[in-house]
Amino acid sequence: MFRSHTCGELRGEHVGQEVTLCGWVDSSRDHGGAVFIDLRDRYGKTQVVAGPESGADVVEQVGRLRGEDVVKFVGTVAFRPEGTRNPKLATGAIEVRVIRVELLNKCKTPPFTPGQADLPGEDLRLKHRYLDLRRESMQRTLLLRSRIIKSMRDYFEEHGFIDVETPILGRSTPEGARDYLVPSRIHHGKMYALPQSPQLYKQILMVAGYDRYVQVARCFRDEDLRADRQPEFTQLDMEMSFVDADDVIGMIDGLVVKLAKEILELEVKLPLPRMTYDEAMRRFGHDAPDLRFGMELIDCTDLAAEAEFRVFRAAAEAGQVVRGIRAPGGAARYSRKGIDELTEFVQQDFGAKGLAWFRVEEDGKLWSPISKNFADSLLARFGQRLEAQPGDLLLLVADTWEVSCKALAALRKRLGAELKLYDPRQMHFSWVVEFPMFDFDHEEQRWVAMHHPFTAPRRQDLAMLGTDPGKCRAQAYDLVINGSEAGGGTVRIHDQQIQQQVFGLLGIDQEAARERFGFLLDALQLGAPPHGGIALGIDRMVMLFGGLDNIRDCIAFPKTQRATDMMTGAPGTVDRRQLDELGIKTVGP
RNA sequence: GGGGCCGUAGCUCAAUUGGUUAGAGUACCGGACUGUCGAUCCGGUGGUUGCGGGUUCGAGUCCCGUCGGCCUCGCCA
Repeated sequence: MFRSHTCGELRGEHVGQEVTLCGWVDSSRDHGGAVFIDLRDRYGKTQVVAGPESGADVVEQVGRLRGEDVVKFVGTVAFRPEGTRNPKLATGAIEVRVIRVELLNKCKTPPFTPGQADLPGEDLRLKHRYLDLRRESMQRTLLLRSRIIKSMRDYFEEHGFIDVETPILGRSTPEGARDYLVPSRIHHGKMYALPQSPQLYKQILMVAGYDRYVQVARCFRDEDLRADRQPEFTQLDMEMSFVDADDVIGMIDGLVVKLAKEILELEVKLPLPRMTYDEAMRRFGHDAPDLRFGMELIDCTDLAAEAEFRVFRAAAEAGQVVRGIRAPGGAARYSRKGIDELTEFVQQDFGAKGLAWFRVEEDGKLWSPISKNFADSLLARFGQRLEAQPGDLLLLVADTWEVSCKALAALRKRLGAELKLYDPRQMHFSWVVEFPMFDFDHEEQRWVAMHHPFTAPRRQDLAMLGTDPGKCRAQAYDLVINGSEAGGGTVRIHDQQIQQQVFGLLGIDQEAARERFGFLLDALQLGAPPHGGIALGIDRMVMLFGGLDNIRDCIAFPKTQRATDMMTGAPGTVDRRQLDELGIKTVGP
C-alpha cells in the first residue's frame, strides 16, 4: 500500500501522526515560501502544505506541481492555525505538513479539470470520461448506483431468489425492438441477437422449477436514443412461479420501501397507490402519470357540442373529444407569445390541430380571442367544469382521443414543471395496472401486443379474446416513479391453448411461432407453472433517485445519441480478414 | 426518417445592423510573494470562428451543404 489514509479521512484526532497520502492535485496556491495543495481522491480532499520546515527543496518540488498530477505525500497531520480552518472541507480542520513528496505521474495539461466551475461540453466529457468520472457528482452517482444494486440484490436474496445468468448471445425474436445482431463465424449468414431482455430465458427457468429468479441483466435495443434511453441498459429482472399480479406487485412494493428507506431515508406507505391504465389515460392522458401534482384532464366534449365555435362543435359531432387542463396562475406566466409557443409545441410534436385557451379574469369570467363564439352562460359552464380560478389559464384540445391524450399529457408535464406545481425533490411511487392486451396498428391493419406476445389476459377477459380483443385487459403492471416508467411486468401465459389464440390474433401462424420460439412452446407443454415477473430499469431508477435528468450521467461509459462511444470510437471498422471469416461483405457507406 | 438548439483560444463564454488588427475569465508559460483555500500582483504564449461552398466591396455574423453534440416526434416497454 502506497498510502496510510485516504484524502477524506483525516481529522483532528490524527494530529501529530505521520501519514502518507496519494491522490490527484486538485488545486494549488503558491505563495513562494509556502505552497498549498488540495490533494483529491474519491474519498475527499485534504490540504497539504509545504513550508519552511519542509525544506527549500520540497517547497520547490511542490511548487512545480500542476492540476491532475498524481502525487504521494509523506507528512505530519497538524491543526491549521486559528482562523484558517476551512468549513467547506470535511478535512478542513487539519492539514498535512509535507516531509517528502513523490511525483508518481506527471499529468499533461488536461482538456478540463474535475474541479472547474463551468462544466465542459458533454462531448468533451465523454471523450475524456476518465477525467469526467473524477468529478464529485459523477462519483456520487456511481456510488448511488452501486448502493441501489446492492440493496436490490440483498432484498431478493432475503426473499429466497436465486441469481441466474442468461445468455448474451441469443436468438432474434420478432416483435418488440430492433435487435443488435452478432454474425456467426461458424454459420455464415446466421446471426445471434443480443437480448432485449432475458424474457424468454426467465420463463424457461420457471418451467425448470427455479421458482424465484433474479438477475441484474444487461439489455440491448437498437432504437433511437433519448435523454432517458441508452442502446444498452441494465434491468433488475425477476420472475416468480405460482403467483398472480398482486404477488409480484407486493414483492416490489417491499423493495420500494427498502430502497426509499436505505437510499433516500424516506418512509413510504404501503400499498403503493394503483390506477388502471384506462383511468390513467382518462385523468392524465398518459400511462405513467406524474402524480406529484394534479392538473388533471377534464372532458368538455358535451359542452363543446353546444358551442358556436366550429372547431369545438365539429370535433364533438365527429365523435372526437374536447378536453382541457387548468394551469393555476398560468395567465400571468404565459403571454400571447408564450401561448403561441405552447400551441406550436402541441402541433409540431403531437399532431394537435390547435390549442384553444382562455384566461380567467379577476371577476371569474373567461376571456379569449375565441370567446365571442361562446354564449356567456356556456363560458361560465366551461369555467365551472374546469374549476377555473382568477389568474388561471385554461387550455383545451379538440381532437381524437389519442391526440388529446398525447398533447394534453405533454402540456401537463411541461406546465407542471414551468409553473413549479411540485417540489422536484419529492418522490412519488405508484402502479399502473390492467394494460390493454393489444394495440391496433392502423398502418399494418393488425393487432400488435402492447407488452409482448406471452402476456396473460385477465381471467375475466378471456372470453373477449375471441370477440373483442381491443377491450381485453392484460395482467400487466408498470411501476411509475415521478411520471417515469421505472419498470414493467406481466403474468405470463402458461397455457398452450391461450398462447395459440394470442399468436393467432397477432397474425403469427403456427409455423412461424414454431420457427421462432418453438422451444418456449415446447416448454409450456412440459410442466410450466403459472408465473409472472417484472423488470426494473436500473439506470432510470438511479436517475430518479439521484434527481438527474440524463441517463448518461448514471452510466460510467454511456453512448452518445447516435450510439457511439466517444472515448473508444465504437463502433469502429474491422479488418477485411475479420469480415471474410464471418462471410460478410459490406455495401456502404 | 422529421422538427429544433448549439459549434469562436486547452476550457467556459463575448463580439452592436454584415464593417478596423476576433476579446474576457480561466488554464498554460515566466516573474514576485510564508497562511491560502475561486489566493493575489506583474508580464507572456495561445485563433483555419467545426469543415466545404456561396452571396457581398467586406462574413464569426447571411444562404446552401456537410460533420459532430444535445433536445424532441416517429421508433422503443
